[in-house]
Amino acid sequence: MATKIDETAPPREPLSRDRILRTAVALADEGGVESLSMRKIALELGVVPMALYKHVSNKDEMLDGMVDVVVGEIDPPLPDADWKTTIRERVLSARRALLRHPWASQVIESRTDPTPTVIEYMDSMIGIFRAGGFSIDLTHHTMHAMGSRLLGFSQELFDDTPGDGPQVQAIALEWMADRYPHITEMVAAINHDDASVVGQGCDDQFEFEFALDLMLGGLERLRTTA
Amino acid sequence: MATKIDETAPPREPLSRDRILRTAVALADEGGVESLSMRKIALELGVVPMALYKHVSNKDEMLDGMVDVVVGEIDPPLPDADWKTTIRERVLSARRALLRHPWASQVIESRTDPTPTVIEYMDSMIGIFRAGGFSIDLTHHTMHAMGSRLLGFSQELFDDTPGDGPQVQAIALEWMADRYPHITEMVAAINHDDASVVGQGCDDQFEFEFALDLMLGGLERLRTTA
DNA sequence: ACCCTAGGGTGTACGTCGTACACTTGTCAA
DNA sequence: TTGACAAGTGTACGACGTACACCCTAGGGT
Repeated sequence: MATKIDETAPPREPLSRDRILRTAVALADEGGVESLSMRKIALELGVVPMALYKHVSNKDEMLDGMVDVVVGEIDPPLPDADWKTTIRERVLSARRALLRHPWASQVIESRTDPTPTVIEYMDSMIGIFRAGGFSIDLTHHTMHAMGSRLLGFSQELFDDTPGDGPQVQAIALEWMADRYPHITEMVAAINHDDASVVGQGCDDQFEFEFALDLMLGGLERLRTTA
Repeated sequence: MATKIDETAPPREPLSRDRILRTAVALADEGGVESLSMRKIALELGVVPMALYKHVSNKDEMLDGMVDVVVGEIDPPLPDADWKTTIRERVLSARRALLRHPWASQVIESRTDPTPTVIEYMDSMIGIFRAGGFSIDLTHHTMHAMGSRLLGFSQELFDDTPGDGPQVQAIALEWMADRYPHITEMVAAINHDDASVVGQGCDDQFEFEFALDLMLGGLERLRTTA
């Protein structure tokens, strides 16, 4: 009797590292990393904060786990394709994963050393280049050159999509035009280009692929000449 | 008499936004951003934490100011040079600034919107491309493609320099060799290449310039064909 | 000579964070 | 039955960013 479970109470499925990571990822997806805390994760799981530490050694290790979840969503390499399309498709898949979890790029960049999952991903990418006929040295340089783009990073420095309403923008434009003439010219051209009524800025997907193909094209030339 | 300053006491030069930013940068240089706090900056300045808020509205705005300090260290563009070497030298100058302040790349990436200083830098870079004969569209794509590399980012995904002692490394190598065969092969090649006795990894400067020139070369081709 | 004002520095206090540490509880093997 | 081990709890501490009320002093108008 003493050990009998109260069947009316919800069973409250047990904690696990996996369940913690999944809810952490979900919370970050909707609220951003900067507002993610151990206490909120615990609250979401209906548990006291310290309970998490039975499954995760600290917050840093939890962030590592969250990165692993995202990297785990990247598709495996296509079989039977040349190196260029294999890399291309994989990187685009990585980018899709990163767009699903906008906090991830920042977290990945903040990690000090990579998890085994990330290392394995890199190893797999190196293998694709090698199988495609890249020398060891060229492969090495390639890994450095592509850097975090291999994980789908867009790493923009600035955001050209105009965010404010048209009237605010009009006032700002006139003020900006002489201070930043080149930027002004460029965003004007971008907004003029697209066919939609309200200029919503540039096509991020196109820009990402442009950069990716610029690198892949350059690498292809190096590979054949060397 | 009552208004006379006690000349024996140290004058304690007054606080200013600039002085705060400079000590913040210095503290970050030696201790990293993650250990930088308002309280420590105040302590360093011999002042109570809240005093900072008379010159800086909050920590985020202070990080913006620190970024501006770093970006302000980038050399102005060379006069009388073609676009390619102008961009190249400027990016390498940016990289030198970033190497001087290793925390900066992470902070720059964490900012939500750029400061006027950063915007002005980007405007200047756009101007160089335009003057070099790039169409507006190609310039736009270029800015996206080069992304944070324009600010000297190396943005490595992984660090191939072996950090542990040789015996630890030897044990790890054997264990790694079948789990990550391609990485193992690559770091072996890197360590074999360099002439020094103890393999200290690859030449980061070379790798950065390789990536930079890969992009610039690809862009040059696009510019002339388009 | 007086006061007034405004800006710069202070002191205290609040809410939030990560997490150490000691505890209870629930489960199963022997 | 016991006893050990894993899982979850409760309390507590120190660090953080910063709101708010305060003081102190220099300078200017009267």
